Amino acid sequence: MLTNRQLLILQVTVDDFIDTAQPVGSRQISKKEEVPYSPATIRNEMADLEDMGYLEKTHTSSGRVPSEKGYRYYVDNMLTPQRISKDEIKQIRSVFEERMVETEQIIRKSANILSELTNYTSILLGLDVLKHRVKRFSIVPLSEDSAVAIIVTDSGHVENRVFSIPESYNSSDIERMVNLLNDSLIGVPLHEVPMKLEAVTSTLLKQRVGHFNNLLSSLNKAMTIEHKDKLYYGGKMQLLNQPEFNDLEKARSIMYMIDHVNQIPSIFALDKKGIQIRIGSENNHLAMEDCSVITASYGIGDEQMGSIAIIGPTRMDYKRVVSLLDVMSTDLSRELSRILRGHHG
Amino acid sequence: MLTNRQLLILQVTVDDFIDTAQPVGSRQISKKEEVPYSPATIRNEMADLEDMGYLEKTHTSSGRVPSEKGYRYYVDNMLTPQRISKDEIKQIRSVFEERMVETEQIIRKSANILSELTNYTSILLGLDVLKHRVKRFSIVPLSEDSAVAIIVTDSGHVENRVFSIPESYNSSDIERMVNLLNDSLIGVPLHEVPMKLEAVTSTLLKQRVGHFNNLLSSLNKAMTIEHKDKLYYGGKMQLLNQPEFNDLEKARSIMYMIDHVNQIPSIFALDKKGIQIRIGSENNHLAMEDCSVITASYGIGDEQMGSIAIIGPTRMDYKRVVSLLDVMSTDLSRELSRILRGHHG
DNA sequence: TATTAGCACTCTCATAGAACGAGTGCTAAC
DNA sequence: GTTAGCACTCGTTCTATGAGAGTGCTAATA
Repeated sequence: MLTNRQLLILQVTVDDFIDTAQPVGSRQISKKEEVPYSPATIRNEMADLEDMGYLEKTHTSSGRVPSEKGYRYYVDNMLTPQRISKDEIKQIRSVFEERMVETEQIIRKSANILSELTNYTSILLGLDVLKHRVKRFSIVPLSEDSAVAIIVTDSGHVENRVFSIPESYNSSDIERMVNLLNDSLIGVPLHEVPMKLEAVTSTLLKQRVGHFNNLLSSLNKAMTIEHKDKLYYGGKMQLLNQPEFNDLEKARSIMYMIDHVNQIPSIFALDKKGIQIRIGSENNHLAMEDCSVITASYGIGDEQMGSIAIIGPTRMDYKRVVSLLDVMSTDLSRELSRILRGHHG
Repeated sequence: MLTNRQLLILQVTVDDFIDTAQPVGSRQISKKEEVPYSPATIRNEMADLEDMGYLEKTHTSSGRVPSEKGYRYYVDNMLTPQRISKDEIKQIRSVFEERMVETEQIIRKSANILSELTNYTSILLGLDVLKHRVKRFSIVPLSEDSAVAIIVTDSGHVENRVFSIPESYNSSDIERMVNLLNDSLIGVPLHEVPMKLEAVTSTLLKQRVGHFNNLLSSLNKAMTIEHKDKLYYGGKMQLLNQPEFNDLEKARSIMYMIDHVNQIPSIFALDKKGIQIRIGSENNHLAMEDCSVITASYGIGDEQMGSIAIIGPTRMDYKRVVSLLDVMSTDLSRELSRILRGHHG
């Protein structure tokens, strides 16, 4: 258990390091108003904090730097939410003022604003398209042997696939199949579409209507909707401005990682609601050892629709980012609800 | 005019520098089999080549490095096409073997293979969607006041836009408008769609059918199709492996540039056919001063459909890249013709 | 007893100089 | 016309040195 004085010193140390990116020494802390102790006292306390694992030294006679455990403690116990200035709130809200209808645009712009306000890289995981429901299904023939299948969802999203038409089908066959499928598919969430197609096929078989078999299976093959999450980046290069990534090798692996976040399942913690913070190695990824990720999710009511991630150095300004994410995710949820309720209604 | 010996020495110098990335000295050249002269002779010739502006020194007592003029001369006069190995041709052709139907996939995969084979960054400018022609136009209502307009082109590409429906229109109005527009729009290239919509509006006005006015103008506003070229990247990070970009500042500006190539009009020289090489400052872009870009275009017959760019250091392996691009663009043209002819037919 | 001043010690970083090596330019010999 | 020889230049690497920042410990102090 930490004494009050240790708490104070830990907090001041972390704050200072977040601010300056330099190891902080006892003298420096002692100069602060809120700390009425001499450097010597502080040295003793810092030594204790180091023994307990909250602080680290980069070398024998450097100042101290927060350890992961230190950051974790700081984040868990010392995060007083920061006031977001009126101007900044205004900037966030500006996304919604134009009353854009396309959710994609809104999300894209949100990503940019977030990275501008934080100076870190932001990644927004778009609306989970797979949860949207089929509003209309149609097929447009392109040639003798190919056609494009189009699904419009209730959110206005359009999914389309080219597939090949087996011989022996003509356009009236296709038309009949579209009618058939439209009846069965409307209202079905995208991720259930392949299942539903299977179901239709087997029903037809039971009814001894084998006619559409080949056509359906070709369509089905094309229709499998892979879970390709749409990611929207803001300030991809921002991280390179952080002093901790001045090393070329590190910079490279960071950039590579950012371009492949979708392959790191742990980044977007979709399982939990609210704001989450993962510090350094908690990300379970080598290239992210010096990064922290703060995620928040947005959605309508209990239904989660997507999430926001801010990636910065472990030394990131947690207070500020958490507060900003709070505002942004709330606003985003509200606005998207407004738009989608419209469509659903 | 260069003597034969100067020609030889220039060529060997450029080749060697391309290979090693180190300034090349007279002794080093003299050691090569094809050069039967002593270092002293070579020194004299190199001094002359430097006077003429083909070579440069990085400092007084370094070896020589090709100047831009040197590269230009090399590229214009000494580019003996290089034989591409069977394995590599096989690798290029592998893109087409799976008989993929979606052109987008083909292009995406081509970009990756090119960057693998060259170790440079490749960017493919996709089929110019705007030239495709409307095959089918339809509108799917989403809610009381919004709908999504969908255009399917003859190539299987699907373009879609959400737009808002002014009050006082009901679904049968929309249906009628779709029928009306389908007649006028089919066969029209995408970039002429907005024009065509205007035309329809004014025709209707002349016929004193003002009924659809508002609806049409709302649709038209949404339908403006910006010329957003689709770019497909291969090996974005490859350039960072080149020793000339070991400097963080340079690396950063290169990466930034690559992410914003679409804002550099000169990169894709769509005006000319065949293979083009732009060296260093010929790119007219500060961040590209140390880069060369080799572009090739592909298309059906005389109609250009897109182009390929390879971005590497000025010290790039021109011979190899040119030969690879030659193979790739030919194959790509042929394959895309095959697919699109199918659709058009 | 808790705090603080003092001091020796450690480690990094920046700077300067020396040794080294690669390469040139010039001159004189072949 | 070509080449060997040699003085010279410049960048790189290594080492030494000193300044500066910060620590840990001990002894003095409130």
